[in-house]
Amino acid sequence: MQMITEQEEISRRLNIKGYRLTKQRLAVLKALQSTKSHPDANWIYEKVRKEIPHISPGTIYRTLGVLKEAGLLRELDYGSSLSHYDANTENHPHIVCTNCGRIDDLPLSLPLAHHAPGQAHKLEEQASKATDFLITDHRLEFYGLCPHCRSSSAD
Amino acid sequence: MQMITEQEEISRRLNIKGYRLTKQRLAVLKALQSTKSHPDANWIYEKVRKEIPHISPGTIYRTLGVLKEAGLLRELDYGSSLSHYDANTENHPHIVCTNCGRIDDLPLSLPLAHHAPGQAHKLEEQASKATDFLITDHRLEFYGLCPHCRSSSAD
DNA sequence: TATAATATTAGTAACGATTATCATTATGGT
DNA sequence: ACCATAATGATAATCGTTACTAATATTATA
Repeated sequence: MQMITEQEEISRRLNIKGYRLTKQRLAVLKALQSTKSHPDANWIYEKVRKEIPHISPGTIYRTLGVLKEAGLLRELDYGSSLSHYDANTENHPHIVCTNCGRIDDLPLSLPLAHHAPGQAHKLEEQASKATDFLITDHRLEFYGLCPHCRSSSAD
Repeated sequence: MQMITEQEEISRRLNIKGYRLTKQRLAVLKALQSTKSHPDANWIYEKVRKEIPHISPGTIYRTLGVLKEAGLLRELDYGSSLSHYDANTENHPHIVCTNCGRIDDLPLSLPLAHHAPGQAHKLEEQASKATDFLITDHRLEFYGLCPHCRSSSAD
């Protein structure tokens, strides 16, 4: 029975993608694992800086990208960072094309009735029971390839 | 029986917040209403520019903010525009504090079982039936005030 | 309808998060 | 230890968005 350390496992995951394990990458991952707060890049930068004072913000961003590709973390702001606008002010789910940025409404079928416009309040009420936050809004988005990008990415 | 035009209704909604109806604001709203594509600010800028050539990007952004406050449109990128990172790579819902930016996991109770980690695939499968997109991921987020901001905003 | 008070605009500069560049340094395989 | 290659740090560039300001438009009031 063969034991591998956590660090070896991280190294393995990086190697699969052709990346190397460096002390900067390990420090960034540890910093992220040390909190449940889902921090942003700057928080991680400040945290890691205590250990590696000369690390640069660029390295943080590069590292977060690498760790993401290796499946070691998840980024909570997908796709383009621009805001998009909708003249329909009722809360309803969207589907976002990760290739071309197109955003459609999700036509609602039965299994998603929870998320139908008008039911928004009900869903938030349910979520309220699970947290001490005062919930005022929510957002459900699906990501994938739109019909166009789906066929043209078949190359 | 008293009829009011759509434009009067828009004006009324703006006035409630102390805003005036200008041709720029009307043009931005019309541009947004003319499409189902949930465009970004630049798309709207290019569209409105055909009608009001000297309009500036700043006006677009200011106007979108005003229309949002008046409840005439919805912005699809809430809170800070920075990315946040999570060492838990399994898809799970979050609650975001709109005041301080804190992000917590949503502790799952029964009514939200659809969204429990491990069930992600099932939810995406259901959504797939309602669209021609090839769905690969999704995201459910709740917004509100965290316990701390909730009590300190009681002033 | 003039006038005054205030809101809005266009144009431009500033900002801030993120990316790109590139010379130097670190890493892993031989 | 040596070599090929990947990664880093420092800095400059990018780009969406905001802030600033003088000029203009709108609304309320006389």
